[in-house]
Amino acid sequence: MAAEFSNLEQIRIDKIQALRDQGVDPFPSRSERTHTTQAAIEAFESVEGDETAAPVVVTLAGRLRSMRPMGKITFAHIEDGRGRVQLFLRLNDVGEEALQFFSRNFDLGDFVQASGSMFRTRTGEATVRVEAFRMLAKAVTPLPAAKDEVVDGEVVQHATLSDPETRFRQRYADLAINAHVREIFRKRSAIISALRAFMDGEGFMEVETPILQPIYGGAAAQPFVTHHNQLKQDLYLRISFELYLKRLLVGGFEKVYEIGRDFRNEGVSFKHNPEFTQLEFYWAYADYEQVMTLTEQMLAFVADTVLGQRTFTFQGDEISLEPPWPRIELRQGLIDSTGIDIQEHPTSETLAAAMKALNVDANPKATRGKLIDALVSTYLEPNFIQPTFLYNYPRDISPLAKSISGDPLTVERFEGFMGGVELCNAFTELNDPLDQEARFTEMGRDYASDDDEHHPMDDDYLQAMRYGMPPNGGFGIGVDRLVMLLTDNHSIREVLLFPHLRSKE
RNA sequence: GGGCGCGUAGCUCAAUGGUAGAGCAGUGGCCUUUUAAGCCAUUGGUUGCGGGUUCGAGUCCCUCCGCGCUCACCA
Repeated sequence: MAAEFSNLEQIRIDKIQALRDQGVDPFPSRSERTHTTQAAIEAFESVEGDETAAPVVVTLAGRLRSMRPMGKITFAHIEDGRGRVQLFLRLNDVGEEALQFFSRNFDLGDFVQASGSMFRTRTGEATVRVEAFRMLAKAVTPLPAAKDEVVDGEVVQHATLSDPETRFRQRYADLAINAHVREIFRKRSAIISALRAFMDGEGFMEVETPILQPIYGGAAAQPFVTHHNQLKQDLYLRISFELYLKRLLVGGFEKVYEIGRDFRNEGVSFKHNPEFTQLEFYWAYADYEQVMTLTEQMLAFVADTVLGQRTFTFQGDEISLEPPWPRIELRQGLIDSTGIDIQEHPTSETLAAAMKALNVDANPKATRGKLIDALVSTYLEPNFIQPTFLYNYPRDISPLAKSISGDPLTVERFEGFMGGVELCNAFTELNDPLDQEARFTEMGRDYASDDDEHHPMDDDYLQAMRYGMPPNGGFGIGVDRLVMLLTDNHSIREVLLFPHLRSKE
């Protein structure tokens, strides 16, 4: 299908033809770049003032981001991956014909190459006195940017693409224009590298487990369903890595982790995307208290590596990742915040009544665990601005966690919170195959049969466990949420390169 | 899925129910150290799609599409 061009695009298409008519390839295959913009400025400044030094001759390549033609001279800026440099084209240097060629055929957004020696202008900006230039790639569509200027080395944008729909649908344009958006994703990459470096440094082995699974599990969420044609079999996109990673502990690996994508067929919101990135690890012979300590070390390491410090600002709050984090028992936390002692309410009926007395909406059909979770979400989670562990969770919402001995209602599980949102989830893993089977059955009873969130029975997982699984601690963290926190973004869409949007007709 | 809001030129935004506009970008000029350069002139619109009310709709009403905020949901 042929594209329909706007008149702005048609003008540039015409320029492409004009270049070809003059024997100029508007999309040549190679560039002769010798320096990045940053390297050129550094090379120039290192010899600046030394009268005996040879001129710093460079060939730069990048996108044209500003042009100021002034008759017989033209100023312009090109931008590359890490910076920008001013170009100075003067009739005396390049000749009248070339100067006119530049102003007639080159547009903002084009990729160009420019060669010359570095100097400093009267206004003090390190600049290339251009002797030769050429087109590297013509841009047909103008970048959706208004003008910007450089003040004290900082790019100031006076008006830029801000419509969120266009920014996300055409993320390439958003990135091309908005340097601060590029910075978010550099930081995201650095965070993931740091997580990996930390896990590797702790002796964990990175593994890859199936994304297409015949039985989904490890979390309570609706899956995406797909189909294998030749096998005539429905498959699910994984909703967590948990059950496969723990099978590996049965196999004899003692420390495993995976960083990858989970898929959940549920609501999209500022903190939910249908596919999102998780880090999970499983650690043989450890319990949830050791996992808490490792969590603190992990996040301190990431902060040290990525931010160079352990404090950062999130939505106006100064947050410190300095260990240790406060550890609050869930039961005590709720007593302090609501006066309700969940230990006095072993069933959902009396708990719901107690919540009604507090004027809290309590779904009468909810399980005890779900009611407690609602209390946590309302009374505790929003107040956990500084990193905080909440531990000892209700059993019925934790079918893969090990019970606390002597307390049939509670399991060894914790969640980590920060900035008022849940960040990670971990427990001492249930490794008793008989108990596990009972839990799966229990889930089927506690949740209505039409509840899509019940855990499907995974016989192969039980088989694995029957061979013997060492005691272990497991952990999962939402990487996107961590990136949101460390880059101070309220919306998950800001930290996903291509967030999910509904298709346009 | 519910509620509220939004959708106008390439971008950012105006326009009591009464001739669809501005700045920037673009185009044509002038200008040899500019920094959102400046000056002169100028092009550019199916006002998200479709329907309705009205003498007349960007504006009021309805369906649909998309986006945002929010609630529900998401252990």
